[in-house]
Amino acid sequence: MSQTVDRALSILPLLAQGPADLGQVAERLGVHKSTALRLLRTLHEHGLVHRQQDQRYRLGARLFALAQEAVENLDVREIAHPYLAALNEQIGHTIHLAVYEEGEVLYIDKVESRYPVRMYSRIGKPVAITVAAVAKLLLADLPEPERRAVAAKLDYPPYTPRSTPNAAAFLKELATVREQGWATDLGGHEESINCVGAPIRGADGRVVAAMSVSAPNVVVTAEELLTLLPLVRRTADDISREYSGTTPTKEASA
Amino acid sequence: MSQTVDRALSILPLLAQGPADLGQVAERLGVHKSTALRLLRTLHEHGLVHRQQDQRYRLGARLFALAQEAVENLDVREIAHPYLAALNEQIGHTIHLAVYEEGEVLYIDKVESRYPVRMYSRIGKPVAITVAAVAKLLLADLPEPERRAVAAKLDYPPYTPRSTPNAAAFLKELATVREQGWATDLGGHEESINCVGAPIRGADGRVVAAMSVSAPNVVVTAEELLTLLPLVRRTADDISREYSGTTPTKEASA
DNA sequence: GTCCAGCGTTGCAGCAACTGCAACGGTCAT
DNA sequence: ATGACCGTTGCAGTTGCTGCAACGCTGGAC
Repeated sequence: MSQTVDRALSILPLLAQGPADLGQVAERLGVHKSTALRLLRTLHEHGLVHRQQDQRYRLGARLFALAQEAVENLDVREIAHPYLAALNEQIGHTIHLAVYEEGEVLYIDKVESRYPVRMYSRIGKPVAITVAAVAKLLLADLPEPERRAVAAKLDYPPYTPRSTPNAAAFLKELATVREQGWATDLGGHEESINCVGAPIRGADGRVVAAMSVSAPNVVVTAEELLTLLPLVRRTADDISREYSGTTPTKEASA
Repeated sequence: MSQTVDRALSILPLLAQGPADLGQVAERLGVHKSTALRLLRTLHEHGLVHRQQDQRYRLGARLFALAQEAVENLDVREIAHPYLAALNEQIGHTIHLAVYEEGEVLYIDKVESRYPVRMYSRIGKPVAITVAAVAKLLLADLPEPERRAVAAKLDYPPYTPRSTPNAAAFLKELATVREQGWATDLGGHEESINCVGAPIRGADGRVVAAMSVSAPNVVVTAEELLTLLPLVRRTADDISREYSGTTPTKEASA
């Protein structure tokens, strides 16, 4: 929409392919050298472009700083909440959002069920890490050594007969979860409660958070809950898209 | 130099601090709303800016992709990483790699005590330039006039009582560092954290990057950390050798 | 040592593109 | 239902961007 800015920004992906000198930039932009020079100078002043000793231009380090700062100020919870609320509006069950931090999995958001029966959980409270669907999702994406280290250090309390019994079983479960891209907890924490969950990913593809839908047996059976899985996964993907800043331009978003 | 582009680029650091709506952007830019809108639209078309559901703007995925590509073009990082990982394996502490660019010192790689972290963790963050060991190493090697200019322009925040107090002290410290070929930060940034660092040099002998090992007092004392210095220097020298020996660059374009 | 070629840089005249205004339509809260 | 607010649009004025042409510098050829 703005010609000048449009041209200037077109320089960035061009330089991303490798360093280029003024003439090359001008040619590939289809503008006069002096025009390219002025654009490059402006980019340079903002640190987005760096000039190396041989006078060629390449992408500048401030790009890192910007990306870094942006990520630090990104709040998954804030972005996810409207989606969670909408999903809750649609299906009615309790919805959780959790993150992994320093060997723990913590709930950071929760939208209560509309039904009278509620499960006990609290925002900020550590999750039952060996059984919860969100915990499986988050741990499944850890780098292999850390995943093993965490799994080895955990206790495996037998909340119910279906609870994860030990580290070996847990790691196997994590492999399955990583493979299929979703997770469940079918009565592993409390006999009568089932959950299905899906991961939320950042721009680099890493799992930054996980969400789950929980419902007691008396309201929906495990099979019925599983029919919600596509919806849950789609919601998680929507959140991922929003979180990572992927722009769905020109594409009909399903 | 180019007003339009200058304004457009000024939006980026503004949005890095957090999402903002059209009115806020226009106000902080000092332009009319319609002008800000056109700039934001252009940034949006290039994917640098993302519009979230509440219509506010934040930085977009393309920026992260560009930052990623830019960091991959820094071949020091690729060469150094295996060495950093190996050293981390051996001594366990956190290891940083940093470069100097345009008056700033930036971390471009980091190996955590426990596991390797990719781009979006801490990397890209500007270093506490007046106290960090890597910053001293990089600035110590600048040509004299530039070194003085940079030192004069810096702030000298008193993070701790041991922080570098002013430009004169800083320049003196840089002279020492240049002389001895290594640097430390003993509680100058955070009371309980010490670092030792060494320079990585290119074929021409100039410092192209710097690495450091950091550890909290509670784990190792400053004296113990200093016993690692020969190891750190040897690693840095190994990296320097490989970096200056290979020289695969400069021919990669077209 | 001289000349030529190539590149980055600068000042300027012309005008294309950007700016800001004012008015419109939508949403939300009162 | 009403009003306030925000994003959006079309337009006239003119700002500031564009491309030209000329200059200085560097490096290579002879």
